[in-house]
Amino acid sequence: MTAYRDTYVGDLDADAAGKTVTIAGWASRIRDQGGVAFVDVRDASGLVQVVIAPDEVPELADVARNLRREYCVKILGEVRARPAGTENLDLPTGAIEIAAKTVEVLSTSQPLPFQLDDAVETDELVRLQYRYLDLRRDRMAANLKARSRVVAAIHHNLDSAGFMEVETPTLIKSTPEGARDVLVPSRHRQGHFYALPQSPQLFKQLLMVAGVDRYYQIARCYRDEDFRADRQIEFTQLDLEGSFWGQDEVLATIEAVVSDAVEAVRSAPLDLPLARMTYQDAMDRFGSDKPDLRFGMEITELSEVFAGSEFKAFASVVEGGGVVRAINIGASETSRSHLDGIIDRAKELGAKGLVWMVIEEGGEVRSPIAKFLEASELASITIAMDAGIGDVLLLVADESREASEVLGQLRLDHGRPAGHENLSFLWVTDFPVFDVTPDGGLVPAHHPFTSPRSVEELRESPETAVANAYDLVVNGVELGSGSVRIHDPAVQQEVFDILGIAPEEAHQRFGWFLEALRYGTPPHAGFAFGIDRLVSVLQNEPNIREVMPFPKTQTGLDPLTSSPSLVTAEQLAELGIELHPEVRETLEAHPAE
RNA sequence: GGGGGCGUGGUGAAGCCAGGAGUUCACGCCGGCCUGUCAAGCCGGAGGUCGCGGGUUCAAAUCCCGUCGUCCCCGCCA
Repeated sequence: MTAYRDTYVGDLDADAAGKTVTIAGWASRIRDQGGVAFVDVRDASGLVQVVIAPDEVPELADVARNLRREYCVKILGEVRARPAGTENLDLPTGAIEIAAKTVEVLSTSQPLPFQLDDAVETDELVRLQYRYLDLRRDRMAANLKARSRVVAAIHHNLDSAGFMEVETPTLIKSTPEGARDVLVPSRHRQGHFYALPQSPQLFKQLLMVAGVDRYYQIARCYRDEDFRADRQIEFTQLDLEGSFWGQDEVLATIEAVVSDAVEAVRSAPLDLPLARMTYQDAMDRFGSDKPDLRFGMEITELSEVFAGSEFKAFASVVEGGGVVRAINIGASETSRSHLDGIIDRAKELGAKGLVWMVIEEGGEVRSPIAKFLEASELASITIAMDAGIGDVLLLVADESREASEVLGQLRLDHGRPAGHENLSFLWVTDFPVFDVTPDGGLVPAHHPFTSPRSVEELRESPETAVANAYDLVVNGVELGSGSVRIHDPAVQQEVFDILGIAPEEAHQRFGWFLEALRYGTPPHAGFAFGIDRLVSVLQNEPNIREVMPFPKTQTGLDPLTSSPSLVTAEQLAELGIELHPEVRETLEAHPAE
């Protein structure tokens, strides 16, 4: 095939016996028996055992002694069946071995900073510092491969379905809405800044105006918010939009794409169509707009039981328009300290308090508030909660939204399966236009180009108005969201107005976009989902860094290249930028950082 | 912005609560032995400013304060 090899080791099996091959790869492990020696050679396709036998090839006598792990080698030899009894069933190529005739070291390796096998976990900072070595490990190589397959499946599906891939700019206009922008200073226009896109949202809508009809892009996106296991400053989305479309077309398209992507990694497609649930239903039953449906533990309404009870703390909440709700987390630890820990967690989540109940042997209810409740009230609770002996119930009294969200999180704390062996996809539909803040204020739940189900509804009762917006969820992970867009400039203007964006302000920020809508904009709708999140779930990884080749740490550092870094005074001067004195002082105090 | 975990030879961990000589274990590394191993085995060896700074103490990896880094979570993420 090339001057370096004619065979990938992963292609070798019993049928290859007798062939003379040339392979190239890395010496993964060397087992020197004093005479005969075995070298596991790894290439991108797999691993094969090479035998170095001095009694057969005398000139190789010292070769094994001078080999070290991760030396890059080229080996010519004959494939042969392993002697009976020495086959390795754990290895795909374990039926055969390569008897080396020549061994050429293409490149030596220093001792590694960490081991590439899974014998010991390695600190992630060290892994990232030597990411090029980390990526040689089976786990990471498999993740890269899975990611490539997912992306290939997406391209194949959408290309076949008539979508056009269009690139949009990555140096764009900053808009203050949403996440913090990553800014890039302009040299030609000092004091002016580009932003890196949080998503290609407005450009893809312009493409609809442009008549592209069906657009998609595997797009890099940037959001300068704090890092999490599922969030990095830069990440990748499948971005997609179609003209003369509504929600049904978007969902069907995304379902087909995701199913193909899943099949590419998990070998089986999804059962379509995927389950759907309204936002209201998800919040009421699971206390989350991204419920994990792999387990039950649904939220139960107990307001009626407490409305007239002697436990005044709860009764008064109900009287004041609040609710009492609970989950049954099943048989679990019932020690006082553990239950107190749950109370602390509930407070961290914003609950005013939490009451636990334990169903004891014999059906007695142990709880700090048991003495305030009638036997009939306790019975109502255990029946409503379907509580059996040993079960632990967690009760929260609060405003409806707060109570549900706290219980939703506690539900995850106590019920969520580890990992992602099974996949439970779900559409959440009918999102509200606004989120209501604790003090009663309204903040847009989506970008302001999302079409409301009805403009009249939006105008008359904005707090309950429903948007044509939908999210895709898998195992409690929000993969992405989309909506039917506004295509009528008059509606767009009105929505800006209701969202509290003044006409002049809207014109200043989005005038160019409103102008575009005035030229025969087709009805359109779309979606975007995170490739990193999807692949991390499919690969059963705990965070998206494991499926990104070169991710950053929680403080935005790339330990491999040490970016971000200082730049020269000249570079700053060209941009008309000067560091703030406080920043300079800090830098002088810590010159190494 | 806040809460929590972690930081000990190249890697991973134990030691810390209850202060007493850089102690231990596994892997790796170097050398020797070994002709069918496959996480090879056996023998020997090297390798550490216990993240950094300060404090308490006769004495600090261990206790206290600060700081840096990292991971998880809350906030934030239209």
